[in-house]
Amino acid sequence: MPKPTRKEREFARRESEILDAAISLFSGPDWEQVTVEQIAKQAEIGKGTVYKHFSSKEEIHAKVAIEFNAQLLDIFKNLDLNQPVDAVLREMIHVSFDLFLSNHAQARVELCCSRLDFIANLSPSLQKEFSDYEEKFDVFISGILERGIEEGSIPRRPIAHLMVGMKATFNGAMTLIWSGDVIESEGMELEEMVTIIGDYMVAGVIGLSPSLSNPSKTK
Amino acid sequence: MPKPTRKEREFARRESEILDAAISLFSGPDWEQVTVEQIAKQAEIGKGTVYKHFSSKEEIHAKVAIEFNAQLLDIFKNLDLNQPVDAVLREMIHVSFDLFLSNHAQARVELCCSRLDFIANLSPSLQKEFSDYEEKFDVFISGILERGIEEGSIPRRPIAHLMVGMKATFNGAMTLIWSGDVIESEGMELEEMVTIIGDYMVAGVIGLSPSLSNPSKTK
DNA sequence: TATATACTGTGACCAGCAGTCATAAAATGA
DNA sequence: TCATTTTATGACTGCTGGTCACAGTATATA
Repeated sequence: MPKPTRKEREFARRESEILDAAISLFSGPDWEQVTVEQIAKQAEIGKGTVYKHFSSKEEIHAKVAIEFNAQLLDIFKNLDLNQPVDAVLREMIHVSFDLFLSNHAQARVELCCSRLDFIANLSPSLQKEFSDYEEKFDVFISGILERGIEEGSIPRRPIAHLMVGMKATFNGAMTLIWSGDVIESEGMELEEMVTIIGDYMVAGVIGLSPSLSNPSKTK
Repeated sequence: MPKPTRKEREFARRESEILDAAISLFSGPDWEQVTVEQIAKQAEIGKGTVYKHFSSKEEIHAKVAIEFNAQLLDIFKNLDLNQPVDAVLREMIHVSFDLFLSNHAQARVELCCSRLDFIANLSPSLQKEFSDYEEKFDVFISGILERGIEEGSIPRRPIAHLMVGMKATFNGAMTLIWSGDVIESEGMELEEMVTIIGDYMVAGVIGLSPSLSNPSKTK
């Protein structure tokens, strides 16, 4: 029953054309000030047409972010899980950095759109798309960590406790990289930075003592 | 020669009144959409007067951020450094979280303003204020880490390598907290979160092997 | 083919905000 | 008291996000 009429296909193509136009404009340093009219012009359509596809400028941002999440999840799914857990984590971190760095524009938008106050202003269906991806990433990483716990290479702690630090570090590191802080001022190479952060994250998770600083308040 | 005329004092007072008004408005969830007119009204002055003190809305943001940095640095200076290095780090992390959490509005603005693309659009003098604080924080933390290296509790690595992870984690963690991600969805208490992140950061730094994954590429 | 109907694209238009500036008001001082 | 400088102001400008009435086009019907 999903018979994609030619019209429907064209309509869908338009949509991705708009997104492509948007992404190409978001690549610049002032991506936050890109106007809807600029996007329309880049996509060679009228401004009003943009609003036939997206109810607001923020929805364009959101769609870009979601598309990026889809890419990242896809890459995760293709990871080789038949390795020691710490190697899997390192590889996961590595491919994430690779994607974030090679897809500058989308990744930056994604990071910006993952703020709750941004998501809260979206339509319920878009909100759901975000939380779905969030859920999927959580499930995926949880699986890895749980195996680590069973095998004894990861301390036995609530999964959320193990994950929160890694999430924080990864997002924070991307922000640092994009802000130009790291590369320019510290004279550190990107590749080097990625390795260091990877080591640090793995060390942080593995180094969490199972019950030292937080005796058993696992209420 | 710094003879603060009554006029000059009043002018300075005005400025801090504007900042106070701004901060009180920035406390809401939509702080990014607070208008200059709202700030002016809150400060009980005309909109034009605001521009006698700040050349743009972003400059207000910047000043709020800088004031916050001053507070944080001040707190750092009062830390008790006569403890084991890891305890100092933990305390530093703890007081940072405390300040960031108790001064919600300013901290959020600060984090937002530390992006390079934001700073790049400021006046040179403001840019300098930012980099000065950056420098001061770096010097302070470097001192602690260097002592740790000498004492053997911190692996001997370039200071920048040790610091970058902590910076990333801290900023990322604050973003996570503010985004509501942590508290609401994972059922984790704030205090708990702070402890976990602190443990993770210290473990991450200490757990970096001196020369394992990055043999001696310290070119 | 001719006409009716639905759908799509459009840019003129509106509302709201950042930032300016001519002018009013107040302070200073002679 | 009046002249001069300094300060405060909000009406105004320009720009941008978002709307909408209408034009143009495809599809359906007779």
